Amino acid sequence: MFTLAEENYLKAIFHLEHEGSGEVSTNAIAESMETKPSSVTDMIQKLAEKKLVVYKRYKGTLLTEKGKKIAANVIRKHRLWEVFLVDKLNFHWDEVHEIAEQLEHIQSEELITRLDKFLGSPDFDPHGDPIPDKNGVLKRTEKKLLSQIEKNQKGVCVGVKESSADFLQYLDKKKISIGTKITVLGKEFFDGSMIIQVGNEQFFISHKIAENLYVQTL
Amino acid sequence: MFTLAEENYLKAIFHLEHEGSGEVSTNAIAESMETKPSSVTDMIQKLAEKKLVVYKRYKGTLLTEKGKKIAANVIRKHRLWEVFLVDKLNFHWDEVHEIAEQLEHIQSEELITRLDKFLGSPDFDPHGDPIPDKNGVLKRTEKKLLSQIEKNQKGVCVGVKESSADFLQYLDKKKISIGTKITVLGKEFFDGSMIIQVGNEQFFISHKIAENLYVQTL
DNA sequence: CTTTATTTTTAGTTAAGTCTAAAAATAAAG
DNA sequence: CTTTATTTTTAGACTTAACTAAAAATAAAG
Ligand SMILES: [Mn+2]
Ligand SMILES: [Mn+2]
Ligand SMILES: [Mn+2]
Ligand SMILES: [Mn+2]
Repeated sequence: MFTLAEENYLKAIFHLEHEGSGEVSTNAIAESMETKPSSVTDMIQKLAEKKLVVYKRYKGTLLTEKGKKIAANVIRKHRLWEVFLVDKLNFHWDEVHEIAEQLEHIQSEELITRLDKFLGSPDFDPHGDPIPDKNGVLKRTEKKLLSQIEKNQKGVCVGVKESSADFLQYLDKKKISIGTKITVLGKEFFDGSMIIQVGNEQFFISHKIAENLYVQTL
Repeated sequence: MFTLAEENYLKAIFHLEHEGSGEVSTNAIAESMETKPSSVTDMIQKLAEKKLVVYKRYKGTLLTEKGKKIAANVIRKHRLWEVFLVDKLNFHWDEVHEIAEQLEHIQSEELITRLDKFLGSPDFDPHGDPIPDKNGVLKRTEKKLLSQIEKNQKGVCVGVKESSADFLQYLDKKKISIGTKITVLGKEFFDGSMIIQVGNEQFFISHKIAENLYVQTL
């Protein structure tokens, strides 16, 4: 129905809409897709003709309901495949993103219906990201960035914002994964760095780490 | 490493080489891929430059060792995915080909290694076709077309030559699947049609059916 | 052998998706 | 406000993989 390129653009715009607020800029799309702004303009104009986005020259882009649905479905497929790779093929959570990036474009309703069932209809992917349902609806969950947690508060890790292999491997080294309890022992105002407790270990983390870890406060 | 189009051409040439003997003609490739001969010539010249085929103008095309290996690997992936779809997702054998046609192009050595293990390193796909090993080696098996079996001989169905949904659904209707025992009760010289016994049922089949069913004589 | 038919290749287009370079619009600074 | 900087779009070019139409080579028929 839609080309690989179109699906990737819709997905990128979907993610950017959820991060910022309001129209998504051409440069933001270009950066997130590692492509040039001129290429983005071309594609957006094509998507606008197909009524998948609303586009106003020099102002930015927003997905239409139709565009949102398609994007959410690609994300649904991506995350279901990630669950498959981790749960069934025993991949580690830092190895699955690139492969899912390809698998998300396989076209077959029936395949996804059956895959979902096979996996036990999971609600979250291996990185703690929610899996949209058949209709593209994303369950919104109560989660905060670890960086927003106050001193002496406790939280359980429910996801990661970044899911680069580097970051995930850092978390492994520190024995942090989905479900891990984290206590904030200290917080430095100057640079946002923290001292946290994980299990019996206490250690220092930078602001960059803290703002890429999602937790639910206890 | 190679584009989707390149992989599909290599696969088609691989299959055609195994059917006929000697060079594969441009028209044969075009027909099997539902494309135009001029497009085939273009692509073959590109594959020849990449040393994946040996091509002589007006004479035909043969895969090089490198080309064979790549083709066999695509076929390996295709057939492993078909096993996955049938064994794990409970698809029926007439529903999996189109989906595997997409999945065969997913690029990840590790994925296939793990998928193979997950499936128990199967030797055959749901249509009875052998799955090439990691090095592209195809286990050759003793099999004949049902049409080559003589009157009063018995065989067990080990595969299908065609695997179109229409043909597979016909076989279902007649209760024929991989492992089914078939006895040839009669054979008409004029049109190659047969009377066969399957289970307790005896019925007529045309030559077209008989020449698309592989059996091992008992 | 020649003529005719078939197969295959070449030449010239096209569409998707990308890029660079230049122009136009908007935003920021003075 | 005007000038400068940034963002965005347009124009033109390129690559891949298709196509049509025409030419060239090979095979088949007479
Ligand atoms: Mn993608
Ligand atoms: Mn994920
Ligand atoms: Mn294919
Ligand atoms: Mn098969």
